[in-house]
Amino acid sequence: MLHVTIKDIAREVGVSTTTVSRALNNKDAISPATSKRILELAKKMGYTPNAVARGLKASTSKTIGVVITDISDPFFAPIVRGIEKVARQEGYHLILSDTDEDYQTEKEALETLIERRVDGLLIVPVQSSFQDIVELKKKGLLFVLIGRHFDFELLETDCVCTDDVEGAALAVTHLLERGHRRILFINGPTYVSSAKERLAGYKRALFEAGVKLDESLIREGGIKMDDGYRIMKKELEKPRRFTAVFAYSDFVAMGTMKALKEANLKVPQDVALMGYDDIDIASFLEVPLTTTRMPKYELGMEGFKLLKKRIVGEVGSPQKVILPTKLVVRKST
Amino acid sequence: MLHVTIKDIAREVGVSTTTVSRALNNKDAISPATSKRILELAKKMGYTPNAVARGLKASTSKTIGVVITDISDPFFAPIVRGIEKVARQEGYHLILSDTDEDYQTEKEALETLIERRVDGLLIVPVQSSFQDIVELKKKGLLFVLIGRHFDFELLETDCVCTDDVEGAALAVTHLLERGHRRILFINGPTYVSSAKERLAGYKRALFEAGVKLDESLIREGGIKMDDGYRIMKKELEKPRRFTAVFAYSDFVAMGTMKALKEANLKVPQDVALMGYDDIDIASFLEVPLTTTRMPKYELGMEGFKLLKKRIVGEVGSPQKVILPTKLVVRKST
DNA sequence: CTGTTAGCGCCTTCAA
DNA sequence: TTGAAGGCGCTAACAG
Repeated sequence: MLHVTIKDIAREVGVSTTTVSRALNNKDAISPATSKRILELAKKMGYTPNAVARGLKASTSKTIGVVITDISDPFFAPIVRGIEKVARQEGYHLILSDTDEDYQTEKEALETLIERRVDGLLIVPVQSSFQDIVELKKKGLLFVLIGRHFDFELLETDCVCTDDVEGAALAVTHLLERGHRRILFINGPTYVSSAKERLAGYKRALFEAGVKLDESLIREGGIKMDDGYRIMKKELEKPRRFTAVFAYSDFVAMGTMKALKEANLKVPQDVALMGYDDIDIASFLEVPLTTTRMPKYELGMEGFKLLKKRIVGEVGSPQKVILPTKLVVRKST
Repeated sequence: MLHVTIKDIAREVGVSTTTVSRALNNKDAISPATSKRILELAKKMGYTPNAVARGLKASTSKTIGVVITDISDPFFAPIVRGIEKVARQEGYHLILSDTDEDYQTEKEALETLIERRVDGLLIVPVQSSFQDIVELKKKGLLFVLIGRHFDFELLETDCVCTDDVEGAALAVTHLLERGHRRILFINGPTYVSSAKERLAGYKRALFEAGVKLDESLIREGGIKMDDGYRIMKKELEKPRRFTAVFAYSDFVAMGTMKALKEANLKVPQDVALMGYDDIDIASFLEVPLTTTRMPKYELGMEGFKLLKKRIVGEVGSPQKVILPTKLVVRKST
C-alpha cells in the first residue's frame, strides 16, 4: 500500500482513529504512553499525513495560485522566487500557471485554480481583457495583483506595484539630460497598465523639459525581446529620426540592441538605449544597460504578504502597495 | 457562501446529490430534462467543482510536484516552462518548490509534496546528499530526475538528461582545435552529476588529443555567476598559466567574464572562454558566448512525459532518457 | 484519557 | 431514471 492512513495505525495499535489523530497532532487529552506508542508506530509504518483530506475537512489548502505570464522571463522569475520564499516560510505551497500573455489561458488557469480551492491568488494579469478578474472578485476570492493593476474606477483590487509614470519619467529625464531631444519610445501593448504608465511618464518628462512631443516617435509593441528586434529592424529601414531609444523593458531593449548592432550602429555613440526593469543580466550585456530598477523579488514578497493578510481575515478596502524604483546608469546612454 | 456544492444545487433543484453529480459529469442514466435544469442552475449559482474533494475520493490529485534548485536561474526556468506547457495540456497542475541547492530544503520540500499527495514528482536533485531520494523510491512514489542523475549502481531511477561527458568533450575539443593547450576548467561541485560528467569529458578530450592533463588547472566551485567571478578573481592574482577557460555553465562563464574584464583581459584575444547550457541570453553578452546547448525546454517536456507514463501505469525498469547537446560557436573562443 | 458519531464534497455501488 | 448508503482520510464535538 502506497500511503498508510491513521486508520491503519489505529488498527495496528488497537485504538481509535481519533486517538491516533490526537497523538499525531500533539493534542492533550491523551496519555503519554499511548501517544508514544502511536508516534513510534506511525514513524515505523512511514505515515505521512494526507493534506488533501485535511484540506477538505479544514476547507483551507494552504496553497496559493500564482498566475504569471511567463516564468522564464527574467523579469517574472525573480517575482516568483520572492513569492515562493515567503510562502514557504509560512507553510504555503505555490501552484504555478503560465498564461503566455493570453487571456483565454489566464481565464482557464483561474478556473482550475479555483477548483483546487487555493486559499488565494497572486496574479500578473494579461489585461487584454479582464472579465475573468471581475468574476474572481465577484465570487469573493482573495487575490492580489502584482506589477500590473487596473484603474480603480474600473476595478478596485489589491495590488503591489511600482509607480511607472515616475519610473519612466526618471528614465526619459536622464536621456534628456544627456542632451537627447528625439527619443524613440518602443512601448509594450498599452492595454497593459505598466505600458500605459510608462507612456504617461515619457510624455510627462518631455513636457517638464519643455520638449515638444512628437507622436510619431512612439511605437506600440509587445513585451518580448523579439518585439524590440522587429520594431527596430523596421525602424532602421527609414531615415533615422531619433538619437535615443527608450524601451519598454530590458528584454525589449535587448532585441533593439541586436537590431542596432546588425545595422552597425554603436550604442551609445550612434544611438543611446535605455531599458526598464534591471533584469539580472542587464549589466552583463554587450553594452551594459542603463535602466530603471524594478524591485522584482520584493514585488513577489510583498504580494504574498498582502495576500496573507487577506487570507487571515484582515479586511479593509483594496490596497495599492507602491514599491520604489530607481535609475541605474550604465554604459548604454 | 464562497463556494456552492452539489448539495446546494440538489436542494435547489429538488433532486439528490447523486443526480446532480451525474448531470455535472455527463453520465448517462439521467433524463435530459433534469440534466438541463441542473446544469443551468449550477451555472447560475456559480458552481465550481471541488478538486480537493474529488481528489480525496479518487486518490489522485492531477498535480505534480516540481522540485528545482532555483527557478530564477536562466537554465532552470525554461525547464519549468517546458514542464508546465505539457502538464497543462494533460490537465495537470504544478506545485513548485525551490531548494536553493540545499539538501535540507529539498528533503522538506519532498515531504510536504508527499503530504499533498502529488501524483508524481519532477526533481532536479541537489545531490550533496540523496537519502531523501532513496526514501522516495522506497516509499514507491513516482518521480523522474531532470538534468542530474545518480549512478545506477548507487540508485536506479528514471531520469531525463544529456550526456555531459560527450557535451564537455565537444566543448574542450573545440578549444583544442583553436590551438589552446592550457585550459582552465572552472567546474561546479563534483557531487553534482553534471559536474562530474563534464570533468570526465574535459579529461577525455585532452586525452584523445594527446594533451597531458594538468590537474592544477581544475577548479571546483559552485553553479552561480558569483562562483565564476570569485574563482577567476583569485586566479588572476597569480601569474596566468592558461589561455582558455572552460566554465561549468554559462552563468559561471558570465562571472568569469566579469572578472576577466576587470583585469582588462580581452575575450577571446587574451583568454578564450567557453560556457555550457546556452541560456537564452548567451548571444547577447558583451562577448557572445560559445557554449554547448542544453535542450532545456525539452528536458522539461520529456521529463513530464516520462513521469506521465509512470503515472498511468506504464511500468518497466528505470529509464534513462538522453537528449542531445550541440556545440554553438560564437565570439568568445 | 478514550471512543463514537458525524461531516468536509464528491462519487460509486446497489437498490428501487 | 432516480436515490440511499457508504466511504475517501481526517478532525471536532460530544459522550463516557
